[in-house]
Amino acid sequence: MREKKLLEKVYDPRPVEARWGKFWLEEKLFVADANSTNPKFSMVLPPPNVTGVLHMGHALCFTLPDVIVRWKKMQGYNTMWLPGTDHASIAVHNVIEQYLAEKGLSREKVGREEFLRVAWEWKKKYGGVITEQLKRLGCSLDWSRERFTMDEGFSRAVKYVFVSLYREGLIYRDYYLVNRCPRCQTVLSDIEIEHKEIQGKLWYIKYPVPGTDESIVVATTRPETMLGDTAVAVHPDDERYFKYHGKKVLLPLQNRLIPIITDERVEKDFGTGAVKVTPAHDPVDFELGRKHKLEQVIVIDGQGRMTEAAGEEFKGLDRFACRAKVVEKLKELGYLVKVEDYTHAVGHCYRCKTIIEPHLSWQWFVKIEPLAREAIRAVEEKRIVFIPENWTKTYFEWMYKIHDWCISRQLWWGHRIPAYYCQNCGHIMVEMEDPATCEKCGGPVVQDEDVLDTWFSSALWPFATLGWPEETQDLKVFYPTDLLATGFDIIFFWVARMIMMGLKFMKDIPFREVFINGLVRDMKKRKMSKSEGNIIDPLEMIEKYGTDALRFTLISLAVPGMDIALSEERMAGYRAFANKIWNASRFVLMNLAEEKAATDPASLTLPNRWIRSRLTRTIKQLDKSLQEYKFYEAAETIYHFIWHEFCDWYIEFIKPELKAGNLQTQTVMEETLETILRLLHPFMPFITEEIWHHLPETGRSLLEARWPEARLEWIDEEAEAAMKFLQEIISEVRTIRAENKIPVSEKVDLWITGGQKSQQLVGPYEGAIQLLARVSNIVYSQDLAGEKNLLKGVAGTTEIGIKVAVALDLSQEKERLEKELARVLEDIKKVEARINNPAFLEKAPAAVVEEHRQRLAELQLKKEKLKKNLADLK
RNA sequence: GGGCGAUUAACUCAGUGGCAGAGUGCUACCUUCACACGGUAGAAGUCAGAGGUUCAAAUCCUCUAUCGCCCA
Repeated sequence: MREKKLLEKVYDPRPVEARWGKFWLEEKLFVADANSTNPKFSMVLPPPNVTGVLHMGHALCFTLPDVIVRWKKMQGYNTMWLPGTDHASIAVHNVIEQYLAEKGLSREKVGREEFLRVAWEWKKKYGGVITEQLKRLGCSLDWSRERFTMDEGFSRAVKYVFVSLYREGLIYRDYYLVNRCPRCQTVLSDIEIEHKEIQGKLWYIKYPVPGTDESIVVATTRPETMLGDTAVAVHPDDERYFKYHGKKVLLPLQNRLIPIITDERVEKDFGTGAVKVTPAHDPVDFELGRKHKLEQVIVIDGQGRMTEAAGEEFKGLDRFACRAKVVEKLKELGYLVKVEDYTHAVGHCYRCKTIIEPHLSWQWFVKIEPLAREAIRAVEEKRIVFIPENWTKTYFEWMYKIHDWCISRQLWWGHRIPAYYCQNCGHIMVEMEDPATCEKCGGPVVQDEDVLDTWFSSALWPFATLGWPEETQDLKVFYPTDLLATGFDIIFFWVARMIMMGLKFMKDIPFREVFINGLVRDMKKRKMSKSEGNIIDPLEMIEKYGTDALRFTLISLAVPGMDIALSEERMAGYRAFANKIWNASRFVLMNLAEEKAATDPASLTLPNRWIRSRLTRTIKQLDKSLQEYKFYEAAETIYHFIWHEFCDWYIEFIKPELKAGNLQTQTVMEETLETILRLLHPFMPFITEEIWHHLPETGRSLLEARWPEARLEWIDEEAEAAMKFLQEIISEVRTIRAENKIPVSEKVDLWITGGQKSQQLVGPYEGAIQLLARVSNIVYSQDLAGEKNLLKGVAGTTEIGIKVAVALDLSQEKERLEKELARVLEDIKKVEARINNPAFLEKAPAAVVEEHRQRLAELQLKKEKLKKNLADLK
């Protein structure tokens, strides 16, 4: 006799999740074997920032691939999903600076070495927060392979990449106008700038032409930059300014003469058609300045303060304070012509939202075009595919107009640029190992102060995590990875760059498929943000509803290409689902056979044949949905099967058989539940693992059980049709009861027409029908003629009737029948309209025509019966 | 300005040319021996609007409106 382990009445996720979460890790069930001979399935996790705390975006982005990984693992793949964290240069920098500030210190005061010591200490202490939170989601990550973008091996890989790209001429240093965040005090790359519409002003300023009483009026959104103007530009074809070509104007407040230049890039329609040119503080002006060899006067420094060059009156002022003062001064001196409201896009720092300042300085760049070319090709040739595939277009759009990538950052936390400058001769050396002296003159060298853009290192994530540049076994086995799941917001930042670097250094794509998940929003489709106060915290949801419910909610809302509107209600719904499974399992366990019996397909009863057939279809559908990454569809499929087929019909239907001690039924019931647990495991790993261990004869972990294969021989059309007939009878009786307000306590007799044929089908399941429809006697007859006091209905095409002992208000019944008749007539009209159309008969496929004919016949039959029943009532 | 997407039940969303669906919510009834985190039944739709293609359109095409997002 087998041991029976019964379940509590209500499912409590907390202890279950704690227990199995720990168990999976202790048993190393997520650890991949690089020497396995099984086919591999590998992925890398988008490394969250070390500073991060788990939010709903993570929860979604990590849950979806976990479904795939568990599914693959159960299919026998050697799965490897590599986790880790990203050093997040700016974010950590901000945290440490704040920490220092609280102690009255600053990074300048403590110095680089001490700063880094504090940062590492902080990382050790708090860097693991998100890692621990991740574990609560139940993700099957191989923690034995966990990496950090600044660990030793990784840093070496970064340095190696920098040195090789430099030697190949793909990394260069340039004095260039870049975006700088005055608050973060570092430059940023183009894509780290967020353009936002701002209600600004357009100031019209008069620049006098010396020797005349005329002047040229220029329009600007940034009057403070006029202090650094080195020219005024007009379009060469603009007749208004012909007479000024070759002349000079006097720059107000600075009393400098600056040239009037002509250039096609000037828009005649903007403002007055004449623009001021500030090469050191505007990207377009910078280009103009280079072309026309203009002087670059820097009037704003890296912190957004006015420089010496801005003049005695303005130096030291903040750029916005200076703007006010310049405007005031211009007005006072009569140079301000007018001010207009003007809306324009202004760049903001993506991290701290400060307005970006264009900043002229020496920086390091990646020459991107040769790398991008290969990366474009890989996607064009479909060696890498995006899912949903319309993201391909976004990818191409960006790649076609990509700019060189500024990779140096004026920060300390990160990978320090391995470039060394000779103090004597100025020679630059880029080396893997610190050089002692200059290779040319033997003079002393100093290393570049800057670190690299964090994305420069994360671009190497898929291979540097596997040990590259060493030729490790992991690298051989697991690269390229099979799937990358991430959000669309980092396609440019990360995905594209991983493709470039993978192709460059591994000579192969980093992943075959890129699954782009939507953004998690609140119920009103707003982004979740702290300032809006609309954040739904995944950890809080886990506490309230359980991890499985959270996971299932996210999965069932994950329609590819769509953002997710998350609501707590939904989560409560899936907690109920978990409880439903729990109780269905509870029922199964209570009714388990002493020993399993052999199941003989020939002697199985209808509900057993039916549930196996439905189960098989469910497995087929699940595989299809998961293959296509239609998570919502997979979730719906398994949800519907468990709740509305297994629980609502199968369990209810077999109750009489269980009471009679049908061993085969007990066995099919147990096996079906066991299969359900396997199917549901990737979606709800905790509860399934827990229930599974309550079943007799199981193994170490459900994760090691095989994913069920669809047994096509179990598909049984006949059983499905027969079962449908029984379901229709039961539903019809229930409907008649409800509509006529016949109390549950009132037993009724049931007439079923169709004579022997019906009796043959229904006979063996009278017990179930009596139970489910609350019927006492069942009578089979050819038709209902001559039977009085029957409430009549139709199950499929078979007429049925019920007889009640008590007197009834027949007006209810009449109303019900009339309503149904109206509906049928409506349908008949629709189908007839089609079938009477000769064009339809001629052009529609035969099968469709036949289908319509049959439907019409059924409807007409139903109509006749309803009419007759109505007449009988009168 | 360029691009992408959305508009289907009260809400959130499925639905790639052939009977308009699901979950939640709502209404009524039910503490029936797995489950009230439950059961049964029911109501609920101008598939954004206008044209077109087709025997047949929520679905394909064109235009319009509204709302998002990305890039300039």
